[in-house]
Amino acid sequence: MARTQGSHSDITGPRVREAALWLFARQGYAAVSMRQIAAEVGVQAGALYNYTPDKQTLLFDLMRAHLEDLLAAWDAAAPDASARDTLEAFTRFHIRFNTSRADAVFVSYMELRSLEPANFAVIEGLRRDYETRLETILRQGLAEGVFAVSEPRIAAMALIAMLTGVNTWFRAGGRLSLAQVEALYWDMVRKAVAV
Amino acid sequence: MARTQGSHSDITGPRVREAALWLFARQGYAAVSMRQIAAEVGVQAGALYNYTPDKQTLLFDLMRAHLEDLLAAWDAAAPDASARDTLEAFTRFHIRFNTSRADAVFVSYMELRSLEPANFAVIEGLRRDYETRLETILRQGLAEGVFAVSEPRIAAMALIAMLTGVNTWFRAGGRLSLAQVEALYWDMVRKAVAV
DNA sequence: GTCTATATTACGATAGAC
DNA sequence: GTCTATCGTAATATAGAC
Repeated sequence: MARTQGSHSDITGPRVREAALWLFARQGYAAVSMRQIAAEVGVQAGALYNYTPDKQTLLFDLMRAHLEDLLAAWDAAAPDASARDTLEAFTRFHIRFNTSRADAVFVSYMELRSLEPANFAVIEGLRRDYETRLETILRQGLAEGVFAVSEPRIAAMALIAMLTGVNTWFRAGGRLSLAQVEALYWDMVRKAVAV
Repeated sequence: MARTQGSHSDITGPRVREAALWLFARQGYAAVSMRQIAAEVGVQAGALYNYTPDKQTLLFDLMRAHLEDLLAAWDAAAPDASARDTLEAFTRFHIRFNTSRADAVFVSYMELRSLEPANFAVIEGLRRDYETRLETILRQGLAEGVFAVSEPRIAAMALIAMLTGVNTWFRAGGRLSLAQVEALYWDMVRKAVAV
């Protein structure tokens, strides 16, 4: 069945979000205009309002989708294993997932201050959920007696900050492969929490 | 000698930079208007142009001053000691300095993308200089045989990312004192690079 | 050095034709 | 669903009086 002439909603919607994510990552939410997003997609500015009620909701939806994807991907990948093996899996998962979605990671961290209070609370909650996943692994290792960290929550935030830092310098096709980067960081993580 | 009536340049200049830093940290460079900065200082927008040629230069000057301060402060504080002791000094210095200037740290990292190319190159050079300070300490420890890191440059970036992450959660007057936070992070840094 | 006033440009969002 | 046109607002930066 041919669609109505001029109807592209099922393809234009994703392209709007894609263009917005790309532009927000490079220029920042406040510096990007709806006209720029529209130009990137190849429509006029007014047409964007068929896909989002406003600019703020467009940002919020991008950030929420990213963090929900992150949590779902880890929950699907997390092994049922010892704390040591689970921490290695988390380390490698975090690096792989975040380097494969650099724009979404960047926007979800840098644009927290661009969110209205109600939206900020939702995003902040998802971020805390992810931190708690790692904190739980560290507490498991403490119980097993294989880790030594005096403040699991703070250690979790410190490790996540270190791992997310990969995105500031890693480029696919560079001197180091992703597997090598994972090994380098796992070595530091492993030792940092060691007894 | 009384100054000319209405002349406050020696005090207004610093207040403009102070207000701009505060607003840029909270709302982002692109989201802050010159009118807002002027209102914060208590002057009209036009008066700001006695202190900066334009908004971009105001941002650039703030970032450059912060990074030059950071480098000068470390160079003045760095001990002439073993790699292990110098790394501990660096860890504690970085946490103390960065938590005491949270707005400048935040702006200098988040607004890199708001800089024009020529300004970006200057700031990026200063940032690399700082990373090299830590990289040099790590190489010294490798030569002494007291550290084990296979990629000193990457380890330096990883450690700086971890340490700077303190700023995302630390608040003076909270449950942990700065000395306790320094000790927590030094424990992780020490182990992460250990043989 | 600061003010008022303004030139110029751009913004987010909406209305209504097709 | 997309377009053209536009409303109402706000931006950076400058000119000239005091």
